[in-house]
Amino acid sequence: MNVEEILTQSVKSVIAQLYGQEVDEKLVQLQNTKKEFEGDLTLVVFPFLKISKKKPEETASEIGDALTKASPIVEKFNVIKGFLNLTIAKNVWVDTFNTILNDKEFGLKKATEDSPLYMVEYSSPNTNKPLHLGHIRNNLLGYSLCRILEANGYKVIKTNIVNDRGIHICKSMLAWQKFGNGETPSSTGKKGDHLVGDYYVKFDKAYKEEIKELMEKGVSEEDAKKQAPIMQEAQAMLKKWEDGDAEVRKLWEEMNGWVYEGFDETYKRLGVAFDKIYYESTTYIDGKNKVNEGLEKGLFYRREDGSVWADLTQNGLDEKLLLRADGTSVYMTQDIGTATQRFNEFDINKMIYVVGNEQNYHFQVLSILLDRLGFSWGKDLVHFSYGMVELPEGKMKSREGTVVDADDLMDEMIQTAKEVSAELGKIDEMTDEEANEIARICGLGALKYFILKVDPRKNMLFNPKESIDFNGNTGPFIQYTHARIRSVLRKAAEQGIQWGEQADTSIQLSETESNLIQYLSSFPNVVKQAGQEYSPALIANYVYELVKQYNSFYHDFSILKESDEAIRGFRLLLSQKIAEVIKSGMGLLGIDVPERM
RNA sequence: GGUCGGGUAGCUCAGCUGGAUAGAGCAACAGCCUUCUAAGCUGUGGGUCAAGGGUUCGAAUCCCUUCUCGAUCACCA
Repeated sequence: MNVEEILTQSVKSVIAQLYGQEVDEKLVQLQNTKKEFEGDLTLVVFPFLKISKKKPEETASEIGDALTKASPIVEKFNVIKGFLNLTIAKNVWVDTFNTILNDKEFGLKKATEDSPLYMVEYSSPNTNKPLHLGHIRNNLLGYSLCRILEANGYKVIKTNIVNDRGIHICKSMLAWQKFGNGETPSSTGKKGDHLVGDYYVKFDKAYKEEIKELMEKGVSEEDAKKQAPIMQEAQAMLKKWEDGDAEVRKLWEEMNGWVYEGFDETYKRLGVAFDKIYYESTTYIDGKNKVNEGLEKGLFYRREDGSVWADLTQNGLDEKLLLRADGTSVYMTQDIGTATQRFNEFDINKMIYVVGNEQNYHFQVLSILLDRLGFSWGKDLVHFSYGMVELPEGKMKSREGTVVDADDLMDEMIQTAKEVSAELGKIDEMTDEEANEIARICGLGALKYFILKVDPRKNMLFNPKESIDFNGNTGPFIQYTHARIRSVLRKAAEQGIQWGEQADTSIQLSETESNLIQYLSSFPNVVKQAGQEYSPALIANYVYELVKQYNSFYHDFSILKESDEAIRGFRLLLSQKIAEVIKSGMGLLGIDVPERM
């Protein structure tokens, strides 16, 4: 039990004793005492006024009196209005700290055989263009969420569904056939996903020209879009693909292969990974079968033209198309198919889809459909819905070229990190290799933290002209504190200082130190809450606050120069543990921390 | 128009399961490096928490209305 839990029990029994009534735990509101008041924890007494039938101040004093007598951990108290500020005995904080020290996996739970299995789908790229900043947000959120769920003791399968078929893929393929002259990633030295993306853009350019020409001949815009020869060719190609045309399939496999190589590189650099990858080109068939199965069971209905629909009016929604009149699948069919494959392969307890908020409606429908089809986790599937990344000019649009490319952005961040290091004179004594590695860690740290610290629901703004900061509430700030602590610990070891594994319980802690322990002790709760709310931002904010408090301590107190050995030992242990928590906290965000920088 | 999500300092964001005088960072200004890493620390200024009403001892937080921004409501994926 931590201090807060012990205190909650004490408060309950004291109130029962004073006023002869059991109170619900929820009414015992303990919060950290605000800086401007004396004390560690504050009990809000307003909820007890009905029972005590006395004024707030009086009630608070009574409870405070009784608590100091009843609980050995409460040293003293003061009352301000309805707030009872409790000062916890300093030795309690040392004990708390020693307990934390003993816990090698502090705040992180391990999965057991019986742990629920969570499957998290994220990334979900199309194979016709490279990844951009929007995907970065998706990947970072998805990966971090997996880490957080693992830290909460769940079994987690990280999964990706690749949208590897469809008209958009045919557009790139066709443009490559027409204008490519046999270019390949190895012949051009270009990353495969970028090469394919270039042809997607070329298709669009050619398509627009054709539309323009047709319109000049007097064709309406709507008709021109349909009649444009290149579009008709793309559609013909899609038909061939569906029919299994050997030549088209071969080209498709080759070009997708290029893209996968490119994606793998980007994923690796971003530091994300998957346990299982699904491909739409195989799942859509299962989707069709599943829909037909549902049709036979009378869950869906067929219209006169042959198309298959789900009636969702009883759920307050519309009707939804599941199969076209020609029998081909739509987006929803594919997601049903993917779910089928997953369901057959894994014993899933919870399915989480990390997908942008533009698809809220889609997942609302998917949940109902999966539930109807008998997927146990369908009803409670989680759509981890996040907002768009916007540029100052507005939304990013691939076809208009207003996208921030993932690879470019990472390059820039790492480059900037290197420049910052150089300016600060940090890399003078480093090998090139080490300097590059630190630039990589810090550049990516800045990017990841920038994205993960904000509430996923919100749209966020990214201004490419103002580069992401390296000072203040940023990744490098946190990384720096870690590096600094590690440096102190290295110095201590060099000087032959031994600091043991436990803090001496006889030492007198300062307010700053006990506050640090108090804040440190809340890490497991933050991890738990982040898991319940699916919120990497909570972790980011916690680590930032911890680091800020530590920096202030670091500035005001000597560690190595402290003459009292017991206190010096404690400060070294405290620093060490905080470095560990920084590392595991940042680890939950998928951010590395360097030993020096 | 229906549904969903936003609106907090000049800018980017915390806080939202109701609690004390609404917090950080950036930007601006003023200090702190012969002492453990100054990517740091300390301070100053900056707010009608979109507006109005309600519930409550207490509202940025909950409820209602309005304004506003965005997403979505495809035989695109």
